[in-house]
Amino acid sequence: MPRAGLTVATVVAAAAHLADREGFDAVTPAAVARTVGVRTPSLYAHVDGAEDLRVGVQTLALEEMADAVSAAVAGRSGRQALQALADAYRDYARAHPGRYAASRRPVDPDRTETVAAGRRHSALLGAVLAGYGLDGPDAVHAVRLVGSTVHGFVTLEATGGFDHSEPGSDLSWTRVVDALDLALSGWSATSTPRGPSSGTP
Amino acid sequence: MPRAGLTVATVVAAAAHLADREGFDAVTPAAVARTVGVRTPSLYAHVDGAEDLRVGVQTLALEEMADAVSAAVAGRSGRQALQALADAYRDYARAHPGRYAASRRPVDPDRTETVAAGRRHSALLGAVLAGYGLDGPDAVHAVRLVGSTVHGFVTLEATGGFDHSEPGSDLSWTRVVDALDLALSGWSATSTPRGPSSGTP
DNA sequence: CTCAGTTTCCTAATATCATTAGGCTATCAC
DNA sequence: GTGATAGCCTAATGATATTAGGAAACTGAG
Repeated sequence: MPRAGLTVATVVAAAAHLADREGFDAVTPAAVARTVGVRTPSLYAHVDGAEDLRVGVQTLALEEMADAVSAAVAGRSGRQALQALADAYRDYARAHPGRYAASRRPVDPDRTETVAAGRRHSALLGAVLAGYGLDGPDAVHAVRLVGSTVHGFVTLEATGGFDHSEPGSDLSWTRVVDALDLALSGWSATSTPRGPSSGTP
Repeated sequence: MPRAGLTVATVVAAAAHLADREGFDAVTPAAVARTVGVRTPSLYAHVDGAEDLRVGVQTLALEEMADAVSAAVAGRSGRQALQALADAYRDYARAHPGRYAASRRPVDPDRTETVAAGRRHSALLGAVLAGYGLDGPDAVHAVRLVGSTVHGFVTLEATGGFDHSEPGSDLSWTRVVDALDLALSGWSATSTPRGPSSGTP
């Protein structure tokens, strides 16, 4: 009997495709085994079980997204960088809805690979915000604002939260990024309110 | 053998408690049956199956949240109303993480009850935004911005996205609501850019 | 080329779940 | 009381996750 020639990467890739095609909840050992043409128990030579399979897809998605975002923001700064970053996330979610859903799960702190991939995202966002002159605690708040808004919008859009009503979500998206740009531009003004004559004590 | 005296409401309430205690994924017919002291097939007299059970929790959560938000924004307007609305969502998510997770699922358009509960939220948010002088397409964009940001933040916070690093998320939360208030206050300025002399054509 | 070792894949077995079918009985309308 | 209804049960089916153990395909040393 010829071997299927599976590897961890093959299996996780198959799981990722399945997630995009039928939803992340469809990623089960049985379903993945079917798509790669193997009996369910055979998967356990490559993956540790259902949870491990899902974490694999999550990690793959986080790494692919980090790559995409990294390429998108390269050579840009300020508003251009923000737009590129936000678009990269949105584009990825639309191209790979199942993987994107996987990336939104809580990160298991014991999975160093997943944690590392997650950190890449914070770092990328932090770098973009540095272009707005933000650092220190302000930067942390700003990272949370942008992360919440971008992922909140993308998730809502992906799960059909904006039913095909007018106006289209493309328009809303530019308005949302506009609003973020505005908030970031005026950030220090709102954080350290000081009158015209009262400098830092 | 005495009867357990279950009703649809009892079963869904038990499922909701279970969701908050062990996570929404733990809401299964078998697990709920255990908590109410009944054999699994007996649940099918009250609910239609696993999916129906989950939709029940989702609908309950949407209704409870709409009640909470409605009470919170009553008698307030503008920034006060926005803060009250956002806090109501955040407080609910922290008090009932499993139910909140349930509320974030895509709404099945065939479930009229769930759809109706969902509409209450849009309506509440729309009413708050009316206090900022927003209506028409602008209001739709603004609803999407606020919805994305609030739910994005609350979800990230609930799923441990902001690991216990400094500064605390409470601080970030006020900054986020600040940013939203700012964006909404200046909304029409960014949407309909017109010079001092150029009126609507 | 041969052969031992490792790895991949298999079948078999166990436990849990969701779901349906059919029977018994508590409870309620009369 | 007496039916009728509805709530609960056991039994049965089919699917899943997971473990155990065996056989065959690759690998590399001699």
